[in-house]
Parts: sequence; C-alpha cells; structure tokens
Amino acid sequence: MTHQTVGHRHTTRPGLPDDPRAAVTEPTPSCPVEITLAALRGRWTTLVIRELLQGDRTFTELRQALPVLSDKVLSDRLAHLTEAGVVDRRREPGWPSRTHYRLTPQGRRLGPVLQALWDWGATTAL
Amino acid sequence: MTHQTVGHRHTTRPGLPDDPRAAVTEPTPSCPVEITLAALRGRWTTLVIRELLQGDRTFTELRQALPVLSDKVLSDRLAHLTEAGVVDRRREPGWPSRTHYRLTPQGRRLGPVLQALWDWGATTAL
DNA sequence: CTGAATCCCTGCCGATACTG
DNA sequence: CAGTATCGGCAGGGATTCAG
Repeated sequence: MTHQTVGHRHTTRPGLPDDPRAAVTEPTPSCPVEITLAALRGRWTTLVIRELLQGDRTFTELRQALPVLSDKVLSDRLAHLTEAGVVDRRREPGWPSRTHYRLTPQGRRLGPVLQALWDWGATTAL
Repeated sequence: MTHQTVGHRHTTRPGLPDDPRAAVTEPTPSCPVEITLAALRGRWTTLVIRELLQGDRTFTELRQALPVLSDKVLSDRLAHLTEAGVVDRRREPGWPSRTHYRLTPQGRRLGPVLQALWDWGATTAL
C-alpha cells in the first residue's frame, strides 16, 4: 500500500472546533490555522521540511538535495523555521564550520500535516 | 469535548509517501502538497472556506461574515476556489441577482486538512 | 447584488557579491 | 562552509470606481 488515506475522524463535525479562536472575522496571527500556515509559508519551505523529516541535515546537504534553491533563500527558510520552533540548529565548532539542522519535536509533528496536504492534493490531481 | 486530536496514523513512517512525486527537488505544481497549498493560498482563503463549511452562502452573506474583506478580494478568492474545484457557484436568475456558493464534495474534504492545520497551530501557541 | 477594471503599494524571491 | 547585504522584478492584496 503506497498511501492509504490517514484515518481522520471528520464524519460528524461540519466545521472547525468550537474554540473561541474559531470565531475570528479576519486573519489574525493568533488563529492556530494561521500559525501553521505561517510556519509553512514561502516557496521551498515544505521541501526543506521533507528533507529534514528524513533526519539530521547540514546546510550543504540541504543545498545538494535542493540544487535549484539559492543559498540566500535556504538560509531564509532555515531562519524562519528555526524561529517558528520547527527546526533546531546546531553549530559545529572547528573548521570547516558546519551547521546541522534537525526538526524539533514540534517540527516532527508537521509530518501528519504534510500528509493531510498530500492526501487532499493527491485526489484532486485525478 | 472541544477539539480532540484527530486520529492520525503517523507513528511509524518518518517521511512522506513513497510516491514518485515525493522525489521532486524543486517546487512543482504537480506535487500534491503544492496543489493543496495552492488551493489554500491567499489571505482570507481559509476563513472563506470556514464559512462555507457551515453551509451554503451568498456573496453578501460572506461579506457580512467577513466585514473587513473587500469585495474585490472576496470575488478573487471565490473565483480562485471555484477554479480549484473547491467551491460551486450557483447564479440565481431574476432580480436582485444573487449568487450562492457552496463547497463541492472535494471542498468539503478540506475540513480534515484545516483541522490538521488547526491542531498543529493550537499546540504551538502554548 | 455581484463582480470586473484600475491603480498603487508592499513583500517575496532570485541573483549577485561579499564576510566570519 | 555558512551565511549576510543589497538590489530588482514581479505578484498579491487593498481601495476605489465602474458595469451587468
């Protein structure tokens, strides 16, 4: 089985949770959905996360995995993801200097999110 | 129960499905994740979907539910969502002209996706 | 009532060049 | 090796105005 649909329980509930934050009438950074979309925002972001879902990676390894991505944007993405609490950066002392990146526990929990995005998009493409 | 975590099955698999489309090294429109993100792209989009998850809505009803959203952007979002196969538009003949919008079956399946986005963002805010 | 046309402003992203 | 600095092009989105 390649990609079975993940077992969501969405049969009954039509909308979103009856959380006060679900009542907003305009986009606000405190809305959980906005928080997640903000973390995923930007071209290349999901691909960087996909790489890190497979384990620890250095800057160069990421650059090799995504050859078209420029240094600047990769650096931007990693800084953004680090600030969002998705990625953890570990400088290696000495020379040549290396920096390892890996997902935080919170970042690893983006796996199911990407899976949900994948599942929906996979059915649309038919 | 306000919002229990949806039952994802993500314990074992570290990455994404072993689908050939998961091997891309740059953002491509054919990637299912990109497809979904493209459908959700744009400010206000998720809020419009949230409204429609609660049922059929007219243009004016949507405008009232999201007062800060301008006509132009609402129109843009609805056109975009319609083209993405998320929304179905029904013109009402006669006067005053009204247009009803509702989610397609595919659009309704975005519920779990938004739920996944919500769940992740809700844990980050702590 | 619904939505298209126009204008402007802002922020993203890519390329290039440069530092610790 | 791992970034930052700077610049330019382009698309997104808000306000306003006009049309079917």
